[in-house]
Amino acid sequence: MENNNINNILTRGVSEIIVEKELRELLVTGKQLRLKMGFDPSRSDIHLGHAVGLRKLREFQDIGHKVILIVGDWTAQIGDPSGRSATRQMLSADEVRANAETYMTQFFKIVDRDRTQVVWQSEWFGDFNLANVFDLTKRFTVAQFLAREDFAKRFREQRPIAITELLYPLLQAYDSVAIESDVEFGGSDQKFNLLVGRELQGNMGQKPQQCLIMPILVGTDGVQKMSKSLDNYIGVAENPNDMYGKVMSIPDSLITNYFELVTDVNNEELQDIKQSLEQSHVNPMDLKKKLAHNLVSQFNSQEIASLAEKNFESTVQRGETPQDIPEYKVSFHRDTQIFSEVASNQEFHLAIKEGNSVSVFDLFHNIGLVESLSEGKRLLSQGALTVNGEPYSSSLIEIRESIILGRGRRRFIRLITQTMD
RNA sequence: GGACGGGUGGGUGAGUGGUUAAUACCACCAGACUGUAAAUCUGGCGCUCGGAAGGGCUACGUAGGUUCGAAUCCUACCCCGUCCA
Repeated sequence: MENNNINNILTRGVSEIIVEKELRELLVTGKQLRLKMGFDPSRSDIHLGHAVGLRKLREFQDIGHKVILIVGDWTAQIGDPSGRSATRQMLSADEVRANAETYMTQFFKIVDRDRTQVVWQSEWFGDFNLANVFDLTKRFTVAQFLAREDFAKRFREQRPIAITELLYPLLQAYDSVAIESDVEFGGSDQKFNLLVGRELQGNMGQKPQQCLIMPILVGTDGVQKMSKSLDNYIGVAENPNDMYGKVMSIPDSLITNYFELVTDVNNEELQDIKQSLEQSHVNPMDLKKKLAHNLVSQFNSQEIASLAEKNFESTVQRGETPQDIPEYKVSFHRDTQIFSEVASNQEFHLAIKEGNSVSVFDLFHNIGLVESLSEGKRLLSQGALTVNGEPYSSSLIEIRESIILGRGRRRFIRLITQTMD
């Protein structure tokens, strides 16, 4: 039974283990392993792509091991070159702290806080000097680093590689030494970094860590890896309705994959899902609803998941106007004939045109449903602007009472009128 | 330090004096269809004035200049890449 469990932990949602034999041996010694996990406080939101790894950490915690969470306050300043290059601006200490806070709140939705120790990179890099840097850099060669796909590709394509970027894997590797990591977790795009850690540890007289490499979760676009900058992500702290909706928008081809990597459905069930999809025994939409429900309840609760499902059925499947629309309070001054926002800090004034009407474009623009007057005009001519659910086509609108303004199918604002003086 | 090539709209990438608000593709925003899937079709995609026709303004690394007119020519500067040292 115990063995079975370990087998499952080491296979499901795992793409490669280096070195599997050694890791298995470690696991049967009964020693509490130190599981390394690091994050850059340059980003603070955790999405399902990260969840794949965090869930794996949790599984290890559940059999008694301990997570060492490293706040990468130094590496954040370089930026992980994995993937693509980017100009990286320095973050202030306050921003770093705030990001770390947010991150951890989300992190502990998945990982067990009681079996986690949080450390900051500055604890060891804080008083690093040039001699330490030399000591680190002399252990590796340029050729080793150019072997890495990211670098090799950029080098081949004659695109820039900053020297600090070469330092990134080294710093991450040194983290392993600093915390005496037993196992490091990462997506397959992290393989190189994990291996450098392994090598450095061996080099500096420690037992090299084991590397547990997981597949990369594909984003909602169905093509690229899930990432915030590609805007194809599903955040674990997202509004439940949005989360549910985003899950529903993933391509059918990803359904099994998501069930496997980010839910607890057991292996038999997983097989069933796979089969019924292949044999078209089921409408993929129904499976996706199940998936969406599962995910929303994982990060919220059953009840909230059911509400999100109801919301989805009503607003998307039946096209009804949603209930929880952002509200915008306006007051109508009869004497001066202007509208102005009173609830928030923003204030706007709309000129009264003919009768008691104001320009639809001005109105939509001021409440933020369209980005410019030009865009408003375009959308209006395409029938995308709605008032109380009906397409609107006039360029003037008279507001007597509270109404719901819509832009497209998903963006609404409730205008609440308050009559003053 | 030298030689050469390059910097265009969110991305890739055309364009070498007016017909260029700037080809094409991707992304994106809407509409149709629909299962917020895939595929497909349609419209749109700088700001602004106008009901529209049409007009104005801003934009092709930065700053100047030549010209009736510049993304396109000239000068300086900044940035990037390759090669030589």
